[in-house]
Amino acid sequence: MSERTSFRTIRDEMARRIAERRWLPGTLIPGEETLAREFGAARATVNRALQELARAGLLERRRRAGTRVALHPVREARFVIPLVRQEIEAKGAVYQYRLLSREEVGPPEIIRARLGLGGRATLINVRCLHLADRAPYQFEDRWINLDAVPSAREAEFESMSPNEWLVKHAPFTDAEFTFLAAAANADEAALLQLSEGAPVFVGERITWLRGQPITLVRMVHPSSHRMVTSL
Amino acid sequence: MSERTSFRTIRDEMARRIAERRWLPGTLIPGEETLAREFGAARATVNRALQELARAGLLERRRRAGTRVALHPVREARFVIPLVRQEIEAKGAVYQYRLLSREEVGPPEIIRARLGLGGRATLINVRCLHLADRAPYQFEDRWINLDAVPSAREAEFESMSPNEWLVKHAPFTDAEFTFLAAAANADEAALLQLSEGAPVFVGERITWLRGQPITLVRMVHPSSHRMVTSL
DNA sequence: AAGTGGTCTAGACCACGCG
DNA sequence: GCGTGGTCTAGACCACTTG
Repeated sequence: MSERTSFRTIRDEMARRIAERRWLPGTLIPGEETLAREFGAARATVNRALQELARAGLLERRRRAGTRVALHPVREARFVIPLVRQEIEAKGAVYQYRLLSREEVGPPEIIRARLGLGGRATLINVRCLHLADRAPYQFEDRWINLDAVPSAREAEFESMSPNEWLVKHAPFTDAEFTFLAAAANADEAALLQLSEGAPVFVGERITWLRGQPITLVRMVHPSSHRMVTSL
Repeated sequence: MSERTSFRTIRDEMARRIAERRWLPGTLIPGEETLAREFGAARATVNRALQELARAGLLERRRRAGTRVALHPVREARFVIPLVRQEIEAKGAVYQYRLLSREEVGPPEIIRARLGLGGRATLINVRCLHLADRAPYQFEDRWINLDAVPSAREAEFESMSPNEWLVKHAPFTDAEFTFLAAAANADEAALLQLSEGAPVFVGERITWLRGQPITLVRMVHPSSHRMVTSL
């Protein structure tokens, strides 16, 4: 209501100038000081607006060089990564969890390499299934680094999924996500009630606690799965 | 070097307290005023650190109620969405573009519905291929709303891809992305040199200019494609 | 060397939402 | 109502780059 000069107002006005091509791609826009005077706001306020637009990819800013309208709006998309359980319950479906196997094994070469672990590392492999309204929703194949999370040796994962257990017991500081399409192998096909070779949507996540790898998880969905965002 | 009290320092210290479980999930943490005194910083500085952690999903903040450590770190991932050309050139590969077809057609029901358009809307359909080092990289199937971008009627798209043309001529304010896995149809399989039914990674994007739909594009990649982010 | 963005401070007022 | 976060201001100094 009060329409006080807000960083939102300023941000949106500048976005409009870019959208309406009053500020053309590649050109320099006025400096913060000038804009602050124009909008009748403090420089810090203008700065906040400019920073948001820069993070959105609409502007490129460099010290001394000034701020210019991005030539190619390399925009970013933000995806929310919830727990499977929440994802399913948010759809209004009934969530179920089924443990398939839990083994303490010597690390396969590929997994070791992905996690950057030496040969003596011990890992737990947990395979499980998440269901929505009794239909298979996600097959989870997870590796947990026992050196990083020794208490995982005592966890059974029979009623609580490794995902939720880890949230409670093993904090992380860094994560990397990968998304890809693949063909279901025999195992995955059977579990997800697909035919072998059917396309599946795969998400992989590795998490670290200050450089030490915690867990690697592969999450396999039927191809009906969609990951949506709006910017 | 100078290790002045920076919002980064404060942010990282607070992230550490959460990771090390000195601040437990679900509990209230001290107020901004208190933290500012503790860190010897201004409240605005602490505020910025707290806001970043909240946006990352580690904290939940509510007026009057205070700030608490999130129970379920519903974290978000940010993906950069570049132009295909940039994506390919960033890999050090040679980019090539090939126009397959360009038709002004009455809108198919499905496309109209996706864009929320009435029956009289006219669209251009452009199909093209993006290659990296002479190998098919992405098949693009695009619909452009001529009511929103009338000048597209004159565009040939023979040497410039619709993507780049639109960047230059049709600004947008909103976008929605969807990612999914699918089986290649005969068309896609032939173009991407895959066998029919092979899994493909599909990205779809719709863009609007202040509510008016501009374009809908379907981008199909071979299953070797990976979309990676780190948080 | 100088100009531009990056950040910090101290103080202030506002707005939301719990009690 | 009132305490907490949300934002704004005015001023200052710093850091990075480019000419």
